[in-house]
Amino acid sequence: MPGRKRPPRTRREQILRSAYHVAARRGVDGLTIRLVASDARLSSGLLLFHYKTKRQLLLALLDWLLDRTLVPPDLERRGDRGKPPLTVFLGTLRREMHRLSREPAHLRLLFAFWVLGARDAEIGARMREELDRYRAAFRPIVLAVLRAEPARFHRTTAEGMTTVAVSFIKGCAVQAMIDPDGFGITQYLHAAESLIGRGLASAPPPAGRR
Amino acid sequence: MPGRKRPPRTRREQILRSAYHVAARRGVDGLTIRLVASDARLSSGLLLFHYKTKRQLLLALLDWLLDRTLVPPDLERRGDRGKPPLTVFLGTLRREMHRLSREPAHLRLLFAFWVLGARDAEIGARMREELDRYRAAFRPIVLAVLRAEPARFHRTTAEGMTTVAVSFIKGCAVQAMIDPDGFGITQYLHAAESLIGRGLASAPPPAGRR
DNA sequence: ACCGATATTGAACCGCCGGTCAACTTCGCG
DNA sequence: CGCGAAGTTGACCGGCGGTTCAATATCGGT
Repeated sequence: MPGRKRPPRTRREQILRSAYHVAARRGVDGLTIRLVASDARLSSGLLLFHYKTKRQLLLALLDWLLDRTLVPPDLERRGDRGKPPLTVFLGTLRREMHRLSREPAHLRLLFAFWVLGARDAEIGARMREELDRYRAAFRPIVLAVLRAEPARFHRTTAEGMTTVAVSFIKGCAVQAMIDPDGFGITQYLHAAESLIGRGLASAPPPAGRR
Repeated sequence: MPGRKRPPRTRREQILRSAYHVAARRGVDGLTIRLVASDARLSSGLLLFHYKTKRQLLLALLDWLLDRTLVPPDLERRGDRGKPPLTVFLGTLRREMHRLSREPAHLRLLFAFWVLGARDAEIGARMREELDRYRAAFRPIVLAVLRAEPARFHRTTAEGMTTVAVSFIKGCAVQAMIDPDGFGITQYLHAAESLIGRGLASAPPPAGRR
């Protein structure tokens, strides 16, 4: 059975998928070299041949996960042309919350890494880096919002506003993660938008999604 | 040295303090019977005499922590009498965000438990229970806000609004936890309040706090 | 003064986990 | 065909962590 069967690219991807699988079921702490190996149907030795150490496997898994969750929002959508900036802004927030709340498993794992990142410098740095990238993606639309109503956003900085935006998204994500069943995102969004300026208060949810 | 020296009440408190100490430094996963015992200067055996199992110790630590972080806000403050409900509401949010963002260590630990709770039914239940209590404390003020502006909050439910309120708080807390240094709560609050209806937009931060 | 309940110790047990390694297999290439 | 590089295995090691336990010490009550 042993020998050069598959190119390393494939193997590593296979291992990562299994790593995700195991981590999703048993948590990051429950992730074990042996468990991942058996899930991927290979020996623990082989796993450590491809990822020299458990730590490296975890870091790779983190990257794998970040690529799939913190994708910067698309601000150039057709259909948003001509709409007021605040509307586009709120629509983007809405879309992001929908997207994230739909995959609670990814979110749970992301938060688990977050907790790790508090004590592991490398993980923490990697995480902050990617989060900054994500936050930065909101900058253009936030600037447009601020410029559109100078009086209202008199002394508000773009920094502060982007932070509020992603924090809001995160708050919603946390909520969805804690209580995936009893969480009505429609109610949630309606309440949020009635609290925020009258922007989208009565708009229907984006077509084709639930 | 052995023998009946201190009443069990004291011992258990001492152990919990040490457990918190260790968990704060090394994380919940890094918490070890032996570490806690040595921090409390007793043998591992004694620790397991007072808390039959590590799991029970963790549950006790969780309760200890919840008592200190998720204290329901005081809505009956002098000084809020006569103010419009939305003002009181936003003021409460502001105060809660301040309070939580001031103790990042507690927060980090709370989130760590959160992650555990995703896989451990008992921890999860305990957590949800306490969070519901916390959220319920916001109900009266939220109801007052909704009643005060029926047009604006036309189809908004109290459920949705309370959830948004605590999610908002949580989002802020997460932010403060991730990046305790680069997090300017003043900027943050200003941006948030300029986004939300003009309630407190230009009010100074509550006296006596930073 | 003694006894049983309670508190306390530290060694010991056992299972798991990360990581190493020598052996073996397969492949591409000359 | 043969050789070296890459892939693969499973046994093994050292260590740690939760838990058990027999032995001991101390206390309150009679």
